[in-house]
Amino acid sequence: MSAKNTDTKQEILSIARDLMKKVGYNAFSYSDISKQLNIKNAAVHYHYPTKEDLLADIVNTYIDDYKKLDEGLVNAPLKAIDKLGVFADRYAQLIEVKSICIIGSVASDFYTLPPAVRERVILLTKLVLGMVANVLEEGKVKGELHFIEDANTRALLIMTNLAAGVQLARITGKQDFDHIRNAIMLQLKK
Amino acid sequence: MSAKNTDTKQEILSIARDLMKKVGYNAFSYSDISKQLNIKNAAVHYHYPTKEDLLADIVNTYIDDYKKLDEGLVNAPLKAIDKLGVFADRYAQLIEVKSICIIGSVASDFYTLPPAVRERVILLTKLVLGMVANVLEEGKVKGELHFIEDANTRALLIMTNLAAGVQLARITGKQDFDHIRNAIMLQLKK
DNA sequence: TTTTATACTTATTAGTAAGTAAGTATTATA
DNA sequence: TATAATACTTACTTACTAATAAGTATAAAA
Repeated sequence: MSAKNTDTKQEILSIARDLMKKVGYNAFSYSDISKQLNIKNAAVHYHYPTKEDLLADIVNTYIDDYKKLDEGLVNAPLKAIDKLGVFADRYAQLIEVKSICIIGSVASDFYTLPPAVRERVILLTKLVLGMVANVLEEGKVKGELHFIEDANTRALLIMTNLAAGVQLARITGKQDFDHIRNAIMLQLKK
Repeated sequence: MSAKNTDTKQEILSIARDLMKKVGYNAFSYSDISKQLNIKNAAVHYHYPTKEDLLADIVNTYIDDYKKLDEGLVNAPLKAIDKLGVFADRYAQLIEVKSICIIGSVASDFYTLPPAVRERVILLTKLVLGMVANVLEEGKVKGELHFIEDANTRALLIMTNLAAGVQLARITGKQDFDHIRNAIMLQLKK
């Protein structure tokens, strides 16, 4: 059983994930990470030879995170509206730490990203949209949620409300996000 | 009457506006601009001493643009739904040129922007939200549009749908934006 | 106990960023 | 016609970027 020290790599990843959501791919550097960890620049390159390697790992961890969230929600003893509440809460929490969602972050920088990473971003985005659509469809079938569009379209509407909602909150304040969140929930109940 | 040559300055501004929407503030440089115009780097600095000066002018031109659009829409002999159509079309056109809206662009980079510019961004954003809210309110009063939320909240929902819609279109394709656009319009008519 | 892998540091490189100082050609003005 | 403003270019500086090569300390494996 190897006692390999993966702490530093995990911390690099964690800091990089935060920076991605706070300032975006083109606005952070390896030295931003190394300074926070009191290590040298080259130590970051030891764990992630190139910035593309780091970005790929960041996106992959979000794919893992959302797969876990998806599984968690499928099995959770919650009504559809509350599952959406869990999802919306994740966005609300982003605002507290001055962040936007990862999909909004990579979308803004999309054409400056390495093509290999773009493919993973597409996968991540479809995963999240699919997850929301599944919850919506489930809620509609059970008569818990009410909307006229098909579930995929409604998922697009909700995703864009939340993603741009946290972006807008940076500019006009958190209460605008709260209004958006409340409106989404109210529409689905009526 | 001075025949001052302002062509270069206008072209710099135009290219910079495009770059802002295509790659964002932190992903373009003065050399990206100077190369497109076949001038030297320092010539760009002649017209805009610092990148902050350039950014401020970019944001200010968008404020002007939206003020003009607002005035145009107020006086236009159009139904509220068609005024919103004009607004939504502007977003659809962004996708054709691989761009996102300026508000989404600056929101992503918000905490890396000079504070003075942030204030202008706040103004720009409130201007656009107010414009949409006015059209919505007018349509509601005239019985042309139907929605339960107050006009400001509905404006937030529509703005976020469109802003994140063009971002999402980069990742999953334009048809997702079209679905969003159609859904927004359908909701307001029913 | 020697060897090897791990996890770094030190030191450096090549490239690019924003920004500036000084010079030049052209045009407008006095 | 001399002067001054405009719109640049040339040449440069400072700072930062990602990335790499070579060295070092530590710990695990043979």
